[in-house]
Amino acid sequence: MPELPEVETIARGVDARVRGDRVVEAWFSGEREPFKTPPVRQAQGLAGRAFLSVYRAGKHIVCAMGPAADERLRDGEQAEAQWIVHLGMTGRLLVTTAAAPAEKHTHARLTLKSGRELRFVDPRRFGRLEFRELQRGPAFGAPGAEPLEIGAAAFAALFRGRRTSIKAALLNQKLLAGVGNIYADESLFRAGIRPRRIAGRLSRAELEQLRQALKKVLRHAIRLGGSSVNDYVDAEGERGFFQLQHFVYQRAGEPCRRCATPIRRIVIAGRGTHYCPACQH
DNA sequence: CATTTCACCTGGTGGC
DNA sequence: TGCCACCAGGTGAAAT
Repeated sequence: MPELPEVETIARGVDARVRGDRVVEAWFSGEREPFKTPPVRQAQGLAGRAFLSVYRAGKHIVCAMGPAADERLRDGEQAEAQWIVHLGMTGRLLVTTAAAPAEKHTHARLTLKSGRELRFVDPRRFGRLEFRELQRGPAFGAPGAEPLEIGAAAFAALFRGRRTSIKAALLNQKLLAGVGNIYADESLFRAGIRPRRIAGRLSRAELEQLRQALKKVLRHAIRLGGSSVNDYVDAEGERGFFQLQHFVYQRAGEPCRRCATPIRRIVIAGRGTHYCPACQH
């Protein structure tokens, strides 16, 4: 479900609601998935800790957790641990009241001192939950570059010599972190590049067009609260509006918004891929 | 190493 | 209404 704009929206919403709050108790379902760290260790590690901040890294949501003992939080407190949430395709991270009935497929419930609850719900269980103690190991870092921060030269270097399609390369999280199927298709349309083009054969000018298009699309989508294609909602349960701005994604057969040519759907890297045969070359 | 394919899951949709 | 095939925004392991 969620790509960079949706994850960013959720992370901001959760941050606004839980920053400075403290975990009273953490409950995890007994299911084998979606735990990257055994649920017992997550529950023990989280108990008593305060949220220093919540932010996005690639498609991951990182909760920076403070010490468990101190009652008072100081500004600029160093994180001692991280709770890392990946939403997979159908994951949702919700802030509710403790009394709100838990919906089906709730895998984690963090009851907070304020009386709120932070819940992780994921029907397909493609999401992952991980807990890291920073004294015992490295902090989490997304593998690829942030598309909103990368410069022209570094962006071009990512694709140099690649023999795979530009669409597949955009989806590769080790290159760029946070781009998924929707925003790969939408940015390729806006850059006028066909998704099957070989990444390593794009000109420097085309790559720069793509970088700019990607930034524009991602920023615009963040402003609109992400794309609600199926069931995506933010931390408050609100839908996003960027789906109304899609030029190609899930518009197969419909007329291109620029030239009225029917949008085509093909499969690349096993993913539905949408483009305009007239506008993209 | 780079690239491709497939399995992992549940739920919604559209055809019959 | 019911049944079934098919599709879905992601990833990582296995195969090539």
